[in-house]
Amino acid sequence: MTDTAQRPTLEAVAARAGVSRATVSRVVNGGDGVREPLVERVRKAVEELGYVPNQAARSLVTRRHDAIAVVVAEPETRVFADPFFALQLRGISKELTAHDNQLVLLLTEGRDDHARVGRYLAGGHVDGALVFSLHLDDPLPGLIQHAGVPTVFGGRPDWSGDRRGVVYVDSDNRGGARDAVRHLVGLGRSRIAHITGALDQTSAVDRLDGYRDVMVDADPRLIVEGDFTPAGGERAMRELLVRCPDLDAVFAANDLTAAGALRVLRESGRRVPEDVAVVGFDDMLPVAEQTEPSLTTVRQDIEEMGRLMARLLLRGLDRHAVEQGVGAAPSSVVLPTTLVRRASA
Amino acid sequence: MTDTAQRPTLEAVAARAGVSRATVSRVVNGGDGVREPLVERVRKAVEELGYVPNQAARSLVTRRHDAIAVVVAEPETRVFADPFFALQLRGISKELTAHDNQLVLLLTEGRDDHARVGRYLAGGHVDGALVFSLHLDDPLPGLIQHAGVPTVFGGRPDWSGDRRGVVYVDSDNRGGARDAVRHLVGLGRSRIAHITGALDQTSAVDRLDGYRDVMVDADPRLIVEGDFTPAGGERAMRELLVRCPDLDAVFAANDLTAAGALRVLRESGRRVPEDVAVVGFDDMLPVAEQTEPSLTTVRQDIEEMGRLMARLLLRGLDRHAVEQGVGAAPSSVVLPTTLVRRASA
DNA sequence: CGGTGATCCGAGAGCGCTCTCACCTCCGGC
DNA sequence: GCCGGAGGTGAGAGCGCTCTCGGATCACCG
Repeated sequence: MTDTAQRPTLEAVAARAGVSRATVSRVVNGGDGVREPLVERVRKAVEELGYVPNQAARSLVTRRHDAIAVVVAEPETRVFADPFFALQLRGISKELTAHDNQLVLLLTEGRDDHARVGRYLAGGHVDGALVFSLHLDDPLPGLIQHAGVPTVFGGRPDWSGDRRGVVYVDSDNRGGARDAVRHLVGLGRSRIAHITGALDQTSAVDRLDGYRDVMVDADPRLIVEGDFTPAGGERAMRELLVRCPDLDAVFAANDLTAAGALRVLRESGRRVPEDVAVVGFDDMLPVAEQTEPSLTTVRQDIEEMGRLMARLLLRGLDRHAVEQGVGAAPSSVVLPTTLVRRASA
Repeated sequence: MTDTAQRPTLEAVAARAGVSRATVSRVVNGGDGVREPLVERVRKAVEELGYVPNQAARSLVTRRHDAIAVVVAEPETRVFADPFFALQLRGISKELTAHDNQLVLLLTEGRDDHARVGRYLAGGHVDGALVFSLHLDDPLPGLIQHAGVPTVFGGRPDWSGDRRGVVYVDSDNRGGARDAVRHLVGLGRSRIAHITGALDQTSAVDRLDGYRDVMVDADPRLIVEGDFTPAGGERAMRELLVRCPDLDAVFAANDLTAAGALRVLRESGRRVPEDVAVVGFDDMLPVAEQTEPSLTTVRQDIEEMGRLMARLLLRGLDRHAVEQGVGAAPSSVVLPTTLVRRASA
């Protein structure tokens, strides 16, 4: 824990190279319009002094920070129990570093944190924000709109406010759900149940809609609300077995739910997939591959989602910088999903 | 994606309140030494104009950023397959926001990224760094020492360089491993095998040492190298069954490894825990609770580790600011582990 | 050989803030 | 009633950088 010695400034480099500050600045920022011998001299001086630009001073005048906030609004600990979030973060990180941007992470716990985040974003510390807010009635999107920070959402936000300019990246939850259920139908199943996710999240709602698209007039008793957790899956599965003992398939809203359901099915003596076929969602590897039997599920490319979010945001910022309204504003993207067949269906 | 209007400056607030910039600055930074009526006037002006201090300008003069870098150096994707990292991050985040610090996340992929991180840290963009570098021969600790940024490590770094002032927070891997193996001994097991983690990480080495502490002259064939993954666990378990068919217990270096081992044991017809007792490490919930049977394992308080890292760093920075050498430098902390008994042993 | 661009470089003005220092109160003590 | 001091406030310098703009330099053409 030692301090760095006084760091060299532009001035110092300029002195050493025998040029003006302006010239050093030009070289440091790309070197356009400076003749080769001078460029060389400056580079050498920079090297020798170990000069690193002071970002604060630079931001002060350019009003850019080359930093993006990633806001993860998850009151539940759920995000932390699965690699979903980490993978997305990784995609984001890759894309941001490729464009020399820093990643400022804001995790919020509970409602009171929202104000803090809003203040931070409004404070102009970052050039833009990537926000994960998958809950209905989340105040965050509103706060952000108010803060006036360019933003891309992860997952379709539920939002009653002004929808103009709202950009998001999402998986095709509805389509994926349809594929899952159609697969079960294709296996000859007809009493197909659905354990939903937490219905305060758009992804859960969309997956339910996808299920309904295929099971047009499904027995309503075949639908039970879960909460994306294994425990919820167990509870829901138990209820289903009571309600509809004749069911022959289950589409669970995610893999953790499916894992819980599988356990209850096993306890009840049903064979999977012979008696009851099971399909999950997410393809959360450590879970989907570990279940008994291994889980047929719907895969989404999570890392790509993250990367895409970052790309969209940065592109938007560029456009922003060049001139407002040049070219089309970036628009939302919905990524396709694929069914991964394993043993459970 | 709209721009904020021109943001108000200190100057503007000062004008509105009819005071000088200096006074506004004083009020904004705590208001000491300013008389009440003035404080009130300034507060009102701040409110009305929606003034938010420009962090860049402030940093430029104070040389503080109120930002901490979190460096996650993990060439493998392993970190992302478990909630370990996310939990730690959460602990860190809580502690940092409690002290009004931002969290800048730096994820590195592969060796080339190290230079980038080193440059960033040396660039004085952050006040300190929290670094996860659990690999032997990692160049990162050296780079960081060189960058001269106050740093706390997550997990004991393996480091041949100057150890002075190296602060880390770690779990008691060795002690936890001892507890696990002792537990197995207590169950009357004597042919206790160990599937190690990736031995290029200090945690794996420490856990192996703990195993050896108890199994003083263990049959060397009972130790097989794994890599912290389920696949590695399967492979190692298969080998163990060939080498030592008489084994009656397995201590796996982590829960994922244990999950793989469990599967192979089941395939081979061994009953767990009757024939072979199994203990894992980490208490990675979605894994440990989902296995068949549920896993007895060693729990570490991961979130607390994160929080502690942040606290140690911030404390160090304070001391730094006040005056070098006042009070004891923060020193490393090793957190205790606890054995969680479930069904597998 | 003078004129005319084009090109390259430097001087200097800020960006918005903090912080030192001088000044200006206003109080109490002699 | 005057003076010393404490406490409150403002003026102004400066943090390290970018960027505009004017001046110097050079090539090239008529």
